[in-house]
Amino acid sequence: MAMFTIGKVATQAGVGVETIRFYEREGLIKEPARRASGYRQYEPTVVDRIRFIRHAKALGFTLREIGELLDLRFEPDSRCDEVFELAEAKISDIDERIRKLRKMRRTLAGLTRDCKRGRPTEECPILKALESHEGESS
Amino acid sequence: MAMFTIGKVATQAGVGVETIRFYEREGLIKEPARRASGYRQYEPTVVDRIRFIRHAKALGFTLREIGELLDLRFEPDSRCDEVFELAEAKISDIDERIRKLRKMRRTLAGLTRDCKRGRPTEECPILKALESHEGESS
DNA sequence: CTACACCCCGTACCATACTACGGAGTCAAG
DNA sequence: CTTGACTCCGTAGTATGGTACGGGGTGTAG
Repeated sequence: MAMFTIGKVATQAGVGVETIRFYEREGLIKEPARRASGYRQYEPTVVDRIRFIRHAKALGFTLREIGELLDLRFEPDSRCDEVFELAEAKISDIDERIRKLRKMRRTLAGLTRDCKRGRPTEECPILKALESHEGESS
Repeated sequence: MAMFTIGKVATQAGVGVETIRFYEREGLIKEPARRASGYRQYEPTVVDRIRFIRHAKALGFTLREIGELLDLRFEPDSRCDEVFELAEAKISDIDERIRKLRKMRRTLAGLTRDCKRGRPTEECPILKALESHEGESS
């Protein structure tokens, strides 16, 4: 089987060499075999593993969660259930973030509607709102 | 004028003492007068300033942006314009984040729809999708 | 006058996900 | 056999927004 150096893997997977070492330290990639010189020798499948990480990251999973997903992936008699739950939880998580952002957006949009440009800042409704107790919820 | 110690200000404003020192280091609060002992002596208005920071944070502004907002607030002949622009930019920013989250949500929801619980993970469509090149965009 | 709460300062630490650096050793092409 | 690209390692730095710690001085109520 053709083996890859860390640099080749990095290029193939579209990440930096340092990122791979980082993932290794974080336990997302298992420690590879080494040559006599100490150089890491990767099986080609590690490229897919890193791409998996990239895709999961794009879907909003944290590295910790991705670690769980990867564990699940090769655990012999595990079922889809846990993966499904992780995905559902992530959806709720995303929904929550969207809700928060929408609330911010509404407040902000309301403020800009009230704001007539060209006013001195002492009368700026945006600044005024920030000073008072509107939207009291962090 | 009644002066406050840092602890009083913290209580009034609803933040920790360390947070106030942090904001001072970051330039969001100007260095207060000191007693002979070195104790910080705050004017009561600083409480409003900190509340302003809290409100702006709740609207999604970063501390850097809040710094700009605060500068604008007391600049004598500045107009609403810059505040307005900052608010508009923040709205675009929020919209962008919402768009990204919605895209993630859609992809994830599609995957969970395909997923029948109870399957072995080797056949899990969620895991499969993560392995392949779907949603190729970080 | 003695507790005890409060304050001082600098620094380190938390989480997240990398990125950079420096000095040394290695590999492969020419 | 040289040269240049690549790799090794540990550590430190980036950005964000704080939080915690430790050893010391201060302020005030009883």
